Formats: sequence, C-alpha cells, structure tokens
Amino acid sequence: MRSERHFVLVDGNNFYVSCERLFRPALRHRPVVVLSNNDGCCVARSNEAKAMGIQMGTPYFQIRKAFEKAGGIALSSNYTLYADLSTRMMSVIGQYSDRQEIYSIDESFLEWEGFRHFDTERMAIDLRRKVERWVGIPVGVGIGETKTLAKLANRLAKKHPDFKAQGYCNLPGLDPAERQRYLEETPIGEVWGIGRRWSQKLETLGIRNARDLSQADPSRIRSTFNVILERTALELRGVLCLALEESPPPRQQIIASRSFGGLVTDLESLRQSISTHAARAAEKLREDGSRAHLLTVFLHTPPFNPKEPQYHPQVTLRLKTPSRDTLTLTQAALRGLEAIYREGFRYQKAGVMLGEMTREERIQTDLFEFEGAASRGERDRLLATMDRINQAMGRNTLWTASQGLTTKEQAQGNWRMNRGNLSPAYTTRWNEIPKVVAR
DNA sequence: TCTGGGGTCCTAGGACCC
DNA sequence: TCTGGGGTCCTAGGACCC
Repeated sequence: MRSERHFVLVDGNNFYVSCERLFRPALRHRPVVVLSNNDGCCVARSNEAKAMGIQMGTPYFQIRKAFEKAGGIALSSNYTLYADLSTRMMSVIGQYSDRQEIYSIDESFLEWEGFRHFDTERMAIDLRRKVERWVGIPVGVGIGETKTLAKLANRLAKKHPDFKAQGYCNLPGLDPAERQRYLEETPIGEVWGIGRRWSQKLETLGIRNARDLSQADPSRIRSTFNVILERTALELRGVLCLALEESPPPRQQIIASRSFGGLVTDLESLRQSISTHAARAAEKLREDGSRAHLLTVFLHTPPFNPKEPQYHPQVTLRLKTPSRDTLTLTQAALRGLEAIYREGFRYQKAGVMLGEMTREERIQTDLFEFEGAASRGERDRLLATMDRINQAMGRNTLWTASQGLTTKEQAQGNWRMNRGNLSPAYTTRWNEIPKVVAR
C-alpha cells in the first residue's frame, strides 16, 4: 500500500523507421535504415536491420552492398515528418500524467504517483495500446524510482526476453533479488550516461554491470571520474538526483552547420555556406526570443582521412550589442570566416555557433507594470503577461518574492484562495528567476 | 640566483546524450 | 570514393589581477 513516486520513460521503437512505415506499409517486415544528411550514416534501424548487425551510426557505404542484396531499403531522413509525429505522440503520452518531460524527439518522461503495482502495469499496457492505436507508433515503457532506473527498465522492456513480449518493465514491482539479477545482466556500457570511454575505464576497476556500479562507493566514483557519474551511481541505488524537467530552460547555444556534399576549397563557396548557416542560426535565435553576444565560425577538414592535412580553425567574435538580426550576424560571421580561411585546404564542413544569449527586455517592462497588482480586474492581464513571459522564456515558472518558485496553475489556485484578490506575492523580480533543479 | 598565493575569467577539449 | 547534426556538463590550464 505504499504510495511512491515513479518515473516512467516512454519511447518510440526505431522511431524514424516507424514513422516511415506508417505511410509506406510495404516497408514492414523488411530491413530498413534511415540515413543522416548527405545519406552518410545510419541513424535509425528497423529490427530486421539490427538483426543484420548494423550498428547505429554506421557509414552507409560500408554496408550498402550487403544490405541491398538482403532486400534492405535505405531512406533519406525527413525530419519534418518525424517532428510532426513526435508532437502527436507526445500529446497522447501526456494524457497519462500531469507531469511530463519531453526529453528528445522520441522519448518522454512521466511521473506516476500513488499507484499500486497492479495499477501501474495496467496503466503501462493501456498507454502502449493507445499510442499504437492513435498515432501508429509502437512504444516501450520503463518504470523506475529514478530517471536512470526508468531508462534501464525501458531498455529491459525492449531487449530482455522476460519483458520483450509485453513491451514494458516495472522495476519497482519486482522482488529485490530478481531486480538485482536484472541490474547484473545490464552491461555497464548500457547504463544511461556511460559511454564507450567510461565503460572501458570502469571495467578495469572491476565495475562491469549496473549492479556493480550501484554498489560502488559514490565518493570514490566522484574522485576517479566526476560528479555526473557519481549521480548515475546513486540513481541506480534509487537515490533521486535528476528531477523531471517539465519546462527545460532556454538553450544556451545555437549551432547551424552542415557537411558539404564533397570537399570545398574556395572562399566564395565557404562564404555562401556560412551566410546560410548564420541566417538559419539567427532564425532559431528569434524563435527563442533571444539575442546573442557571441558568434563563432568554424571550419573542418575531413577527419577520417589521415593523409589529408588537418585544419579545424574556429574564431569567436563578441558583438558590441547582443543581436538577433540576420544581417548583423551574417556580416559578423563572414568577418570571422575571413579571419580563419586558409588556402590549400580541402574543407568538409562549415558552421556558425551562437552563444551567451539574453532574453527580451520588453518582457521586463511588462512584468513590472504588474508589481503589486491587487485587483480582480487585473487578474487576467497578469496571467496573460505570465503566459507571454513563459513563452518568451520557454518555461512555465516564475519567481515570486514571498513564495519561491510557482507556476501559472499555482498562481491561479492562489487567486481563488484569495477570493478575487491578487496577493502581493505576485511581485516579481526579473533577476531572480532561478534554475529549476529539483522539487 | 633565489622567487607567494589566491581568485576570476576564458578557452579548449573531453566526456556524454539523442 | 563515400563517415550527421545539435545539444549538455565538467575539467584543466593559461592569462590576468591583487
């Protein structure tokens, strides 16, 4: 009869492939891969393609012959389609909790609280069925006491014979010995947050699976590696370190870059490419309602050919006043390009990066207009302003002087409690909007 | 020839994620 | 011959200042 909070990770199976199959049923039951820009690498694989041993990120030219011979189909990626289906999928998943974090194009965390195990599992089954039926994308569901455990459970749901058929895994519902066994069966490199380098190093220390890491001394992990891995180790024990981020803070950095189809040597081609990237970056900046102080231009020679002379210059310019204007940013980017361009190299990639962003000042003025708002008539105006601010900031939180962090919903609740009077608690100070770390 | 200590800021690079 | 693009955080080391 325990009432505990659990994290649920829901993600689309072979998401890009599943999206393509929706509109081309002929792709079912065949090996399918979706390729990255310029048809370079495999970025998504159907189960049939995985069974052929094709790894994530494999350059397509390396497998093409064998793949086509086996009846495989390779598709260029269509991100507009994936983004659209993602939005639909996320909204259906969102019906299963008040608290949802959209973690990536195909992954979403939920929080479930107060269910008994029976209800948890019924809910997981229902969620999978509904997403499949309404959106057409098959999903896996993993449930755990922390995000890291939910991730691990999700992996079991997809890969482990004990869970694969049902498509979900509820770790908190298992008995402790069973659970330890599944942790033990999870290789260290499969744990969320542990990549190739760290898993190698961990293995030399005798930490080979998730169970080993959960039992390792966290402070030793911290001193040997860093605080991130220490958190991972704690999370595997069920100690909550990573909170749900329902409204992630605005981006700190915007990158626009592309590989060329071939190799490029002349400045004029680079100028064209850099102008395009600068314009695209500026557009993203405006979507965020931000301005950038820093602009970086970079070039790359192809990294995979050791015979090719390597050169990857980069220069960062500080703008006198922060800008989001296409012309200003493009001109700055071209100045940067002139500074780093050298003749005699064959360039493979170019890009523009924006940094040190600030938000709209206009909002600040609006905000102060309402300082101390206390009448019923001002309520709607206040809430509308909050909406605008939230939208501009890309988050749904405000700092209030007397109450700490609050949300629009909480603010409405307070208003009702105060019987039509807005309390001075709504006085807001722009500079004190904190980072959401935990609840 | 000997040669302090501590703070901040910035950048580069390394690790990870999808 | 052909190898993506867009993010995050952390650490180390150098410059600079007092």
